[in-house]
Amino acid sequence: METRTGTDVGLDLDLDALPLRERKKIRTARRIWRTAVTLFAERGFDQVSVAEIAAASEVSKMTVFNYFPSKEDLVLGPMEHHLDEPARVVRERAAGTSAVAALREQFLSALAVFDPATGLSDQQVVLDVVRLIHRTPALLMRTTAGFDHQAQALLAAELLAQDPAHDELTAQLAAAQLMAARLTLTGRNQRRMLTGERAEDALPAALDAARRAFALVERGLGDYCAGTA
Amino acid sequence: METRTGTDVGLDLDLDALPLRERKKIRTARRIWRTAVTLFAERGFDQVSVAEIAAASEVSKMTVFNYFPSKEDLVLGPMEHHLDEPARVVRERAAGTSAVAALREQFLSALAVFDPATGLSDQQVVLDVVRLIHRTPALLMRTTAGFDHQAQALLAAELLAQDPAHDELTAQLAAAQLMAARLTLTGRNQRRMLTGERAEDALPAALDAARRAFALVERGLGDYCAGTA
DNA sequence: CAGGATTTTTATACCCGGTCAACACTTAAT
DNA sequence: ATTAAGTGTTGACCGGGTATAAAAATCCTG
Repeated sequence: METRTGTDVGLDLDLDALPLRERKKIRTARRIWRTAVTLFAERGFDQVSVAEIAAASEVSKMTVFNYFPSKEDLVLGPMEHHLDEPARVVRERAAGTSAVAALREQFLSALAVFDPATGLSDQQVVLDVVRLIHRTPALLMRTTAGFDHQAQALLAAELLAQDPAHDELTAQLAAAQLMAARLTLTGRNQRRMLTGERAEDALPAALDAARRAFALVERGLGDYCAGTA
Repeated sequence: METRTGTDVGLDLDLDALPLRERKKIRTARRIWRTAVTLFAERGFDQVSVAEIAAASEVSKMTVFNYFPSKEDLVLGPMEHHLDEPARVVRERAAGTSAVAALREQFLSALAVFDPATGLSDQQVVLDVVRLIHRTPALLMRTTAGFDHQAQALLAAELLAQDPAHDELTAQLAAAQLMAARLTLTGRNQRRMLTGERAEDALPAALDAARRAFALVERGLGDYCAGTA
């Protein structure tokens, strides 16, 4: 998931102190992205052609593909900057802190500030993008698989590098479980936001869920579901 | 992952006791599938066009799409039959058995018989398909995301149905972690098979890895990676 | 400010996956 | 034999994506 700001197309720095040529590029990129997201939100991802976006952006089709490698990147592009976040959190954690604790604390902090990457954001643009993703199978697939999976690979590499025992299997499993927990949590938060609930109202439950999730990863499933049911 | 037999195109039953017309359909389906996989294995997924497959199969392009909804399904189609396996295993487990134990035992059994779904199979056709999937990002993504994720959803639903406490979060998390473990294991096995190792030789290590993986899910990560490294 | 060098944009044509609609063929039943 | 149904075929078409080369905008230098 990891849906981020959504307003940053390549750059958050809109400094006008640039070679004048860069400014135009940034502006057109933003214009294209904005028209695309608007059109998508109005009529759905598959119901809007790239040619249409190009026309509405007063730009040729080629230019669109010049800025965004594919149609999907018009929606998902901005998110891909945060791929290495989990790995970075683990790398930069305080000494003596476990991997689980580091990621838990980071996630809880992110929740507290309604970071879109947690799914707990009711900003209009973010909501539009999230709704779009959940409504479009191709996008949903690419966020979970292509994206979350890459992050998992990075995390596994980081864990392996730090694991004194150099146990690859454990590193991969740990990464998989931690990312799975994150993904589950963000997914739940996003779905909740899509129902129209305000982020602040959902915060307590989200915090609780996050704590429980990481606790589960930490202590395991045990004999879950072994009841004589 | 969950790569299955690979030889079953829609039907494993090649009974000739069918309405004579069905036989032709099955035969052409198999022919198309076989030519496709062969061509893919020779030159790569993206380097073979559907038109080419159609020509080589002595069939029109439309006919190919008639049998297989998309080009990707030419490779992945046969696997989609086993989506509900994890959910079924949990549903049909012996009373008093935990979800983890049920899935662990099933996986270990599947390993012992070199079930392709475990990744531990060195059958030629299976290897071809697996190699193809790992070499083609689009295919890899769809197997992990589209496929494994659906299985996870089914498993979560099953767990929720059986969880006396009706705790949705726990069910989702448990499903996510169990599927993540499975996916990690099958991925490792597949990669190992791709190196040319014989399945029988890799069996002991695979069994050990599986036991450790499920044990980790059962007992949690604890303070993993908390060493003062 | 002129003008060439560089970069960006555009137009065009094309490939491929996938869909649609009309037609032709085979086959089974009447 | 005729019809009706189901398939396969054909050909046109759409949309995403790429390649190429021309045109336009920008930048740098004199």
